[in-house]
Amino acid sequence: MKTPREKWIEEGLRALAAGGPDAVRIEGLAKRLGVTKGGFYGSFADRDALLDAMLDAWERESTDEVIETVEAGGGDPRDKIQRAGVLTFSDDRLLPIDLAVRDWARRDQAVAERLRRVDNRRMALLREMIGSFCSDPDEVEARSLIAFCVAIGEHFLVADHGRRTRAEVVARAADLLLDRPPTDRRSGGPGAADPR
Amino acid sequence: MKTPREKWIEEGLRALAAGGPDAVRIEGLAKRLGVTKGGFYGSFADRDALLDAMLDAWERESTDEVIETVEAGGGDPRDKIQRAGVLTFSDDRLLPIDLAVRDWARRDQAVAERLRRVDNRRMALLREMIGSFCSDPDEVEARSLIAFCVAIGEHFLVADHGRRTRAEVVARAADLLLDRPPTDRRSGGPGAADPR
DNA sequence: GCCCATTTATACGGGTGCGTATACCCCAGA
DNA sequence: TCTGGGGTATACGCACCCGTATAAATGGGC
Repeated sequence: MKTPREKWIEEGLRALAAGGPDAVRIEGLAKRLGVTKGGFYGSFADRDALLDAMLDAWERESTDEVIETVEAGGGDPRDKIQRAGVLTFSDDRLLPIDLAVRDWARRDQAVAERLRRVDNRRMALLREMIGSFCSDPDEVEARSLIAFCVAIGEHFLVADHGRRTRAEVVARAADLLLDRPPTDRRSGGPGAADPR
Repeated sequence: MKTPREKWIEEGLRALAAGGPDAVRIEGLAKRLGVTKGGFYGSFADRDALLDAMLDAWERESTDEVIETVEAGGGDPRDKIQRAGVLTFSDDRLLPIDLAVRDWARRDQAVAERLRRVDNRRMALLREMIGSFCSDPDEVEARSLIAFCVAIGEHFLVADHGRRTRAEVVARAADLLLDRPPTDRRSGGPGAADPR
């Protein structure tokens, strides 16, 4: 069974994903949880304590847990990164939280520091993968940044692509980044950064 | 002299850039403007009308005005895009608004439609520039998406790059995207997507 | 100097949200 | 069975904010 504390955090992350930090309202969470806010202050000192605990949970879940799962699976670097990318950027639960945290970090230094830790670990994974086929360290860094920016930025762009779907364009972008020949999208070949 | 309506919009955009749409509070703007909210409802029906007017102003400023300025200057496609990029993504005023609108658009369909119009015009510029040296249309689309994602995503990433600065890595990424030899950063050669 | 429209200040009602205080309920353990 | 504590409900004070009503002021046109 879940402790009440965990339930508040879980519901808080849901609210964060849906509406940003301002949408994390104690009374609103209480309503969704089917309780009143009375018990909240038994588990948390105040609203800030909840936000902090939410970030703790998110940070843990999107670094240690993901990396554990990824490492446990074995395979070559490309496989691992792909699995990490899928776990992080295709997860219906984690992705919206990630995007919300990013915007939040632009306005809150403490959040930015947490995000820095998370992003640094992800960049390390990208460097490892891209370094496996590219020898110039400056280029590795540039390609890693590009890959990361596409994985994130894709969700902040709203442009159309004519007859192409977004997924097709992203798949082609991944081919370019990874120095692969163009993937035939219809045969179901996997994209890399975001293979949905 | 500025009309009161314009002053509300201007201050509203400042608040939006600093704290997102939830931070646009009529009474807060009034305090910053040195007035009370009394007069607000002479210029606007309600808070939503202000948000709408803010988006109108932003949309106009970041498409028509930018494109006017860019076209007026002449030069080859590359020059034009670079100027458009500078105007949009290096502007201390427009950039934070742009990022705030992007996050907003994830939660509000009407905002997303406006952003779609803006992004489509920007993508058209990118296609034009990249098409000037790349013939495969699929690749043009992919490279344009990548360039756009880097220009935006850069500001949502918080990773470090060891001894390199973010600007250096972005410059190298621009070289890769535009099929240029590596720019010597110390000689002041301009990057393309974001040459700060 | 006077008039009208625009802009402004003040005051109010209603709603929401935070944090505290207090009492109730239920259940594990002595 | 008694008891203590975790979890809960209810009620309160306070602050913020929206939108309205009403009155005051301000300034351009005549």
